[in-house]
Amino acid sequence: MPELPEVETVVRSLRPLIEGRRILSAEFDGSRIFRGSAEGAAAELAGQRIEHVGRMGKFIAIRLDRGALAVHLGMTGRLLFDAEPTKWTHAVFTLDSGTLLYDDPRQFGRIEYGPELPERLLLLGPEPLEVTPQEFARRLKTKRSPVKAALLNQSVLRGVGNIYADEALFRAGIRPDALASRLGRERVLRLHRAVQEVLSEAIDSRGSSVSDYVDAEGRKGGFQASHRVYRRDGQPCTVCGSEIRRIVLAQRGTHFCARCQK
DNA sequence: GTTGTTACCTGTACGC
DNA sequence: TGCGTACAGGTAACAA
Repeated sequence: MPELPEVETVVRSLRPLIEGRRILSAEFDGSRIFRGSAEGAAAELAGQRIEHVGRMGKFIAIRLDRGALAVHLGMTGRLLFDAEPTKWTHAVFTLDSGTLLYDDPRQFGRIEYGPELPERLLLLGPEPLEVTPQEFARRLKTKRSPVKAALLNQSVLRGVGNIYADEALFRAGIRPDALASRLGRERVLRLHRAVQEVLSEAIDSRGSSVSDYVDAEGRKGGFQASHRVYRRDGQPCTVCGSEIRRIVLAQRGTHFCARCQK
């Protein structure tokens, strides 16, 4: 499931392959992946040059010379360069050199096209790797929800998903069901540091391949081997040896060590 | 205004 | 072997 480190890895692998290329044609199937008029978008996309490939939280932001594409990989979305189409290929961008495919079995992903990036992307919270401890603390202070729900809330912080929320809370020694607004200053600072650490390490490992995530060239990530709590329920805690527990919080499987996390 | 819940999706794992 | 069922979870829409 692509979160910030996985999307960042896709963007980094995509950038040298497609930046500067021109879109010759774009085709979309009739699935729910594409928002808006696929035919209109395909007509407008033809002939445009790809100026820049960037990331906003979990969104891939592709700036063109006369418009912008926003791609969200959802749970199982893949942007693949020069790959063979599958029965789950929902979009094909033929470039002047190479082909870009969008594959997505579960169809939780989205592709949007417009003259600018969608406005709601601009309303997302700050980038976790750039947010200051003060701003992070201010945002958590206003949330009367469990801290894990606050971390998953993209208007609080953009890019953290289920894996890295669990891993960051473990590193910070904070229970996922602790109330965000009640966290003391020291704990908030620890969490801020933990979020940045775990995301940076995951980017260095090219993301986590838990189910089927791969980058634009089909390569898996390696950070799943470094998970300390995520999907390790029943196994011993790497720090204290007690059993990692699993609960459901914010409708998500949530993994933590009851002894290390208070 | 804020928080919580549900629908959308299908491949995979598991039990019988 | 084959079938049914639970589970995975990001976002949007809706309910409380």
